[in-house]
Amino acid sequence: MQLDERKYTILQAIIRNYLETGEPVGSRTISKYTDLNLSSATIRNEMADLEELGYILQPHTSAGRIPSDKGYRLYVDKLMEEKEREVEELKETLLEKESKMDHLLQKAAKMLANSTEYAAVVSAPQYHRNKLKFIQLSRVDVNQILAVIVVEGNVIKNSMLAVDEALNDEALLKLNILLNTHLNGLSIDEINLGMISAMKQQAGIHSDIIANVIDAVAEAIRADEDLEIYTSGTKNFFKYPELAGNERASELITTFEEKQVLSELVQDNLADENNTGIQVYIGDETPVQGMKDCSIVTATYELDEGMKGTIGIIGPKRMDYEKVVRNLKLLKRQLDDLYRK
Amino acid sequence: MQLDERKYTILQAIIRNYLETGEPVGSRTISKYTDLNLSSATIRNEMADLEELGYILQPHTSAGRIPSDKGYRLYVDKLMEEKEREVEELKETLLEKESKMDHLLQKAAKMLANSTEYAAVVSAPQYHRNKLKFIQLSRVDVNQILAVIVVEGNVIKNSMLAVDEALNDEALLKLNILLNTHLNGLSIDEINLGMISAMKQQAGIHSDIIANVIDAVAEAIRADEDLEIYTSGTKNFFKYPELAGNERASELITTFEEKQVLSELVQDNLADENNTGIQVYIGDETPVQGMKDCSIVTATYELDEGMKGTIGIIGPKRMDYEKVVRNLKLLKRQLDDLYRK
DNA sequence: GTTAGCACTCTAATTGGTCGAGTGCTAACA
DNA sequence: TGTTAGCACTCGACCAATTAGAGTGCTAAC
Repeated sequence: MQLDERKYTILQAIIRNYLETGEPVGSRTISKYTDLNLSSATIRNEMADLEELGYILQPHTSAGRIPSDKGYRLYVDKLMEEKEREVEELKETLLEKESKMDHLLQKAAKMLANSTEYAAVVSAPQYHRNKLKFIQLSRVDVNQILAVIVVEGNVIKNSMLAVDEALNDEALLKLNILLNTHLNGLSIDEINLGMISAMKQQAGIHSDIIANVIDAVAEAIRADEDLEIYTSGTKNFFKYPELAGNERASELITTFEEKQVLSELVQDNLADENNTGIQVYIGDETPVQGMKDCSIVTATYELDEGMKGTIGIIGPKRMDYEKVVRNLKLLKRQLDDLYRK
Repeated sequence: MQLDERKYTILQAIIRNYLETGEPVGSRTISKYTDLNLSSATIRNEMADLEELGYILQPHTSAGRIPSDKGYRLYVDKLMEEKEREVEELKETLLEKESKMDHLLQKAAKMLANSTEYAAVVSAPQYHRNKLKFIQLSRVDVNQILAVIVVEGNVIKNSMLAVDEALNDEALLKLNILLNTHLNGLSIDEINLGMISAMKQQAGIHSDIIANVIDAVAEAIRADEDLEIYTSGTKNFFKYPELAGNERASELITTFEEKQVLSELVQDNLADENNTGIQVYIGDETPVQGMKDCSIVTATYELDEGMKGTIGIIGPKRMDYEKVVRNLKLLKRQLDDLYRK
């Protein structure tokens, strides 16, 4: 059996209706809803076919039909129309570069959650090809030295080092020169043990400090290991009865609280190289455990060359995909533009 | 009417029982539960008195009694016994100083939530009497300067400054000396406009840089304005039917997500100077909006001289206060000791 | 191919009845 | 005077039966 034009129309009508109401849709509703001018009986026949093909389901014998995951998938891929209507959502702009990145991203998540009425997640951009840009040791105290390490992309890492030995300004200057001449411009792969021991030798009695600094450098470069993730709109889960049950809600909220679980999403999203911009996961397709009853829509933004992050929405499978995609695209554009003016 | 010894005993028995079961307690239960050897009829008379005095409530005519806020308060103040039994909770220790403070505190919150089975909140320590310790400007790039500002307590703030003018090493060194000689050791109140303009004058053509650095300094010193708060165990709200209702849970979770609302708690806790260590808020007493149906127990910890933070537990009014207090004290001690060995 | 009609199914909501826990009150007892 | 036994009463929880309504599948007719 094939999907003809009419079946498409009917499936679309069923899904549209279900997205709005959240109730199973009956044949009579569709008979009136569409302009096909077909009786409910005919629709019933078509519905039986659509069910056989796996696009819709019947929760119980005497109920209407609801879309299956396969049905949603078809809808998202083929049937969904992106209305180019004037958007009223997200009209409040991310006013300006917030002084702190974390504030900016937290605010972005909040906006997304507010305008879509689903839960939102935003990941901080991940830096790739991290190279060392600059190292500076300064004396803060008699026995404390501050190491400042700047990595490509202007990620800054500070580290306090305790020193036992007396260390005069001259020695400190020498160490600074030593470190910068050897390490600047190098990536983590390029800093090898030979280089380190050479530096230690040149540093003489201060080789301990070199070792400590190297540790701090290593940590700074692999700083992206703990990916920062911001969430907002947890309460929106409660707006959709299919997610608001106690066990279900508890599971969702735990997943959302343990933000690191969401990093799967980010990985998945960033891995997809020929990414058209928007990714949709429906039900079981989700890479995140414990969100099998949800749909997730994500997009990638790029703050600066190579600094890519993910924004996403998590909601019920019957989410308003058009609205969500629209909002994600809008926010993505705002973030993309932010540092590129 | 006064509370005599017997009424105390009965009230205590009622509350104990209610804490365990969460069900209204009837007179017959108490008659058997206590070793007073009184019939249920006598208990009923006493209960009527206790109700008249406002210590217990009757949810409906033919149900047992539950403690009122006033009853809980009496219990916490007078009737609760701190058992010095061997504690099995919190036995897993905060292994070591985590490299990052935020990890440490997040972990502390998680431990607290896990061992108590309530929701936990931990605030980062607030620094008081912040004085400037050290400033360092370094050239990172042709047109970028990095300002590193170290404040008493070794809080470090980085700020990237764009510079238009050519700035040679010598000029940079002079600026560094200028800044450090003027500002080191000063608190925010001591840095006045006269001092700033004097420095600007001495900086000559580089006065813009001074202005930028001053801004960064100001921001670093009042960094405690956005108080960092860590939470864990949101899902525990679902374990207690009286909090798990959809509207109630939604409200609680929103409050918990908007962490800043919880700062009221921290303020309240730190403000109390002659704080014996533990503070208990029951029901309406809470300083946090939207948690009127909960009880909150907080404690203050002190990582280092003057670096005070708050740890707390939020749960149903019928929480196990003894266990909560025990766990808070334990964690408090662990945090107190952490940097004091 | 489409439609009207009908019997059938299943859920949700309503109703009525029973059970049991718990109370308040009274009268009797020590 | 304090304590207790007894009893009538209240109220929620639970269960079963009933009803109403929505929706289906199938058949026969157009």
